Amino acid sequence: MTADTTDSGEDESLAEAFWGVASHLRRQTREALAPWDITPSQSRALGVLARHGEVRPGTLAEHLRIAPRSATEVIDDLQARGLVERRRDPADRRATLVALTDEGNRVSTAIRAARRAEADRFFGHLDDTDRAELTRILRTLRG
Amino acid sequence: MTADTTDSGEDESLAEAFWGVASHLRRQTREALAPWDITPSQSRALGVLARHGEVRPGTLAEHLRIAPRSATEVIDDLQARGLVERRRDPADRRATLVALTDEGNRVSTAIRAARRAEADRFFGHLDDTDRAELTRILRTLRG
DNA sequence: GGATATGCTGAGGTTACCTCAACATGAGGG
DNA sequence: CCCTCATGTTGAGGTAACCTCAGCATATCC
Repeated sequence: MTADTTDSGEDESLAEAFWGVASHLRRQTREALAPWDITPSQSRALGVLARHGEVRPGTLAEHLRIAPRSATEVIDDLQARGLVERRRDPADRRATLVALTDEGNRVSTAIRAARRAEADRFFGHLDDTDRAELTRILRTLRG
Repeated sequence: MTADTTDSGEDESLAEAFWGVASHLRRQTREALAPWDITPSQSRALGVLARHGEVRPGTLAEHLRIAPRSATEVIDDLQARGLVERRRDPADRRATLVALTDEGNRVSTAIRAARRAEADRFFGHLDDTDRAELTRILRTLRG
């Protein structure tokens, strides 16, 4: 019976093709993250912290494009896992600074590597020329 | 300060670029759907119904890749808006058939057109050659 | 030094999913 | 024919990741 028709469209427009690839990539990325049992949001937060060092919850929220209150939650989760810690901001006693713990640093590095490996594998199906083309076209699309 | 750094990565790998474009496209699509105040899931369901005619909730769930129970919910919502109706399946009295109402048909057609227009606009920033290239590359990526 | 803005978080809501179990019906075997 | 087992849908209730709004502490500015 009809088997594999997983519907994302039929006329195979560019948009459909794009989303097809997107969902492939998303699935693979999710699987690559599985060993750490970490949500995409958490992993993005770790990335921000790895790149920016200690930041305030509000700043983190901006980077993640979520409400400040929601950042608090992500931080709570990461803190519960011992991956980040909260410090007082010496410059403003209302504020808090969030920073990676040593463990957080290790995990964040490992995740980054895994993610990159996964992406390389994914886009590795293309030859160098096509990768360059794709990069260029995507850049154009983003305006 | 720091303004616009909305973080999706820094080293601009292909994956980052890809997701950048994806989020652009998603936002535009969402906006295109706004006039109908319909969720992406609901719009996908309408699409399936437009394409397949009447289907059972379970079948719809497969197409949408969600649990059967969740399809029930989507159907409930669409039914509440008068866009679909439930009929008894004459072939199996356990089952139900879901079909678009006239209004559902109108809306579904309108949405399809709007979505396509939006996508055309989005990918219209590319010339014909690039669109063909992109199509080919995406097809390769999906394997 | 008092009004007003800012930073974080508690309380509680929403959305879009999920699982599990109940219930009705269908289908095959003895 | 009856009994067991599979199937289709849905009620009940749960969860994850968001949200808004209000409250409190602190900062800033007139």
